[in-house]
Amino acid sequence: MNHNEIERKWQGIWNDTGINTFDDKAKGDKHYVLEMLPYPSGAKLHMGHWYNYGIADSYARFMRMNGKNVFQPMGFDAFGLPAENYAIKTGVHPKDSTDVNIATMERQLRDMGTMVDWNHEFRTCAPDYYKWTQWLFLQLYKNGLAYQKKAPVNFCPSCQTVIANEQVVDGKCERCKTEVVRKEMTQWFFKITDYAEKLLNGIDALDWPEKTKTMQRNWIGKSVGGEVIFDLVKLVGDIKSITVFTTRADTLFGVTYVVLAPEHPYVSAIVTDEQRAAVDAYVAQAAKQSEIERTSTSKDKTGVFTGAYCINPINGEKVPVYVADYCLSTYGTGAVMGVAAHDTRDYAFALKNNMPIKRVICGKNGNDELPFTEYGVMTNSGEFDGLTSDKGKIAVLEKLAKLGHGGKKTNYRMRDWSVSRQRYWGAPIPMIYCDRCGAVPVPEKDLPVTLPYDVNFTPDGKSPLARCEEFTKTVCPVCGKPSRRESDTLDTFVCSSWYYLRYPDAHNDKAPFDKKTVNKMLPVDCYVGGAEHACTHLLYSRFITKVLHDLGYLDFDEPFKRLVHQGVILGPDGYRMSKTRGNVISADPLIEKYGSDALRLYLMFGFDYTEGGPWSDGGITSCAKFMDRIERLVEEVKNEKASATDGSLDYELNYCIKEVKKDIPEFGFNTAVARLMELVNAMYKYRTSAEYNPAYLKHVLQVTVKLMAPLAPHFCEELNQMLGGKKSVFLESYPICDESKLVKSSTEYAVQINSKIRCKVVLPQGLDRAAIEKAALETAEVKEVLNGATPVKVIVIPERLINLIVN
RNA sequence: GCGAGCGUGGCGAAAUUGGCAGACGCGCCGGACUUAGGAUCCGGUGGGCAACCAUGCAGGUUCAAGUCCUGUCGCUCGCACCA
Repeated sequence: MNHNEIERKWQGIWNDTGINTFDDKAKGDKHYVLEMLPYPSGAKLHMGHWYNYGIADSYARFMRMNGKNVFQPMGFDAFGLPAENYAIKTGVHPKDSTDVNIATMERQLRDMGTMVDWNHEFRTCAPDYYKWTQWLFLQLYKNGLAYQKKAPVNFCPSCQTVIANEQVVDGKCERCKTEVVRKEMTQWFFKITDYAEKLLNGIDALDWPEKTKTMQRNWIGKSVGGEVIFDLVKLVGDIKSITVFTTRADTLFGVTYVVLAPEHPYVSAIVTDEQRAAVDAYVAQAAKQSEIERTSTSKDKTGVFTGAYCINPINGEKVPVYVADYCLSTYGTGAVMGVAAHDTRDYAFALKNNMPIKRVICGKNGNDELPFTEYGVMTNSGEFDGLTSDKGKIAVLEKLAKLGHGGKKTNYRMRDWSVSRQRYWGAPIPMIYCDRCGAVPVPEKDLPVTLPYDVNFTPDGKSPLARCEEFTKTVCPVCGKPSRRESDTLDTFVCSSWYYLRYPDAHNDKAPFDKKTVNKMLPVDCYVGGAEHACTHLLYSRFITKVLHDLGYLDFDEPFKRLVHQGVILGPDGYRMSKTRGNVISADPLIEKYGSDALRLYLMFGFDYTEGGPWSDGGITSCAKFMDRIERLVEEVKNEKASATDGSLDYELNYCIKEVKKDIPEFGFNTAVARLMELVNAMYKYRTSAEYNPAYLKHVLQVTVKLMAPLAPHFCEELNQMLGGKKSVFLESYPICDESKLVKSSTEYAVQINSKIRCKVVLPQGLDRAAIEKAALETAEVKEVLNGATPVKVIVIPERLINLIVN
């Protein structure tokens, strides 16, 4: 069989007959299968794409044959930096290179033979898509969830743009690995922090990998504690007090100082004249430090006294106020209380600055090593002595609330999502700046704000659009006076935060989606993609879905019911495939040689889907061989008249059906293929047996081909036709296991003596424990191994094993 | 540092959730058919001559442990001054 030929043949037939066109009126419950949409990079599809799209497609085809009305769309995440950087290097406009890349990738995706319904395709860089991305921005703006502020942001000097917290990895830009610097800039933010609690609470009910759920929980970083207000001894203007956040109010009596972050707005105000020079120098030095230096835990705990003092509200003690960079301006109130005895950082800082260390918590078993950071019992804490940390921290906060000096408070580690990018190749932010009216949103009727084609996009830290007069010059929609457009573009994660809503109704030009349609088609039933998006795309999408739900657009508030992460296919050397390492395995030559079905089959068979692993050349040949073995059997019996009468293989066949049907929905493709191989091996054995009946083998093959169709779609279509199938195998329903064929008359038991296997005995199936024991003890085999001994205890596991305990 | 996960033949991996460890495949060995075989088909294949020994290592629970518990080593990933 020439695989390339039959693959083209069946793709043509599927295309001509429209078999993969989604029909929402078709029978069966809708089942929305989605893979993370590809970014059209210059290169062709790589092994990771095949692993993601090929195998998820087999899942989709399986669901279809099992009666679901499957919707599997595909599109392109087409805005973004790589295309723009490529343009800067080569002079090819991002739109042009993107168009070319999409054409190539789309052709390859079609060659893969997926059941994607291309009628719903879109690209996020097209005005008819980003019009609605801009619409989404306006909805957030109108509801107070998009706002502008001047704030320190992460700036990547290489990409020449701001990036979000989620896109900073180890202090470096996740894309280009350049060290990120902090920069004060006026930026647009989405108020994802407003949804911290909802995002956290929603996690529990999701059918997602636990690890990913944990990552999101940690990212949100909920921390329940309280605030404590320390009055300043000397008032400075209207600054009366410093508020700190703590999770350990039970240690409040142990406070020996208070710390402000170097960026805290009070620092320059409260500092005394004697200390000003030292403090200014310290603050200036802290500002110069990179994110990496700044957040290194092993770093010395440095800091400077401000000269100011404040009062501990719980005991009236006067404590000094320091400025130290181990206190982060971006978390809590940007100020902390220093409890040297019960916090490792405070302990180190106190030692360095010769400050008193006051123990106020006792360990339960006399542990008196400091710092003691565990929970214990309060001591040296006045009326609170004897309370456990648990109860004490609440009691202290309640007291503070009565005193008007604090109370309970919950903080989240997550920050707002910065969405402004000073780059060209993105969706323009639909805002207008007017000298009289301020920031004014573009009226929805004027959308899209079209990205101009002719722009000099060489990066210089400012948005390239700012240099484009024809773009920026406009009139204020409110007062009609000349005004200026926002020249930043949106983070591409905004484009991909809502795309799954667009597919069902992808060409709607009246709305981003039809409300009735999305509510019927979503949430996505099974979402397949890499684990690297745990705290970016997957979190943003949940946020946007919840916002649109709260605004009344959606009935559901979680986008992805079930999530599966594929593993990573490594090079044969066990390392990640990379050009520099020279270990890249390209899919194209393999497909030319073995066909796309063989590649798919190997990707299924050779790996645990969620684990991935190193590529092996031998693996794909074994799958090609397996396919040849089936084909030879089909050739041998194709002209017979199929007959189900013989029955020799009924057990093997039905066992295979049962296992494959169990494995595929769990993405257990490796074992599903193994079961099919066992069945084929059994057919070969049957073929050489005395009772070989080709007509019966044909019947078994007809079922097998259906069973395997989702895994090797073109190949099985062809075989199905050879075996007399008149219509596409995907219009057939999936084989059903006949449980009655799995009943065997007897079971082979392993017989253990003192837990060691000594012999095997065959007994009738379905006996109860007592009968099994009795029957086993009467067999010659057991009598022999017992050698006259009498068991003092007998353990029987029905249909498995018998353990005889003798002294 | 904290958290999670993983560690099984020469290799990729299975193991009905505490019940015959190594399914299935690669590789290797042997046989058949062949002028030939890197095609195909059939058989064998954890180690050890054996009793037995084997799931990173050391203990424990159990009639029974790859699976549960404790400790330990190694690898991977995530978080990392979050008060």
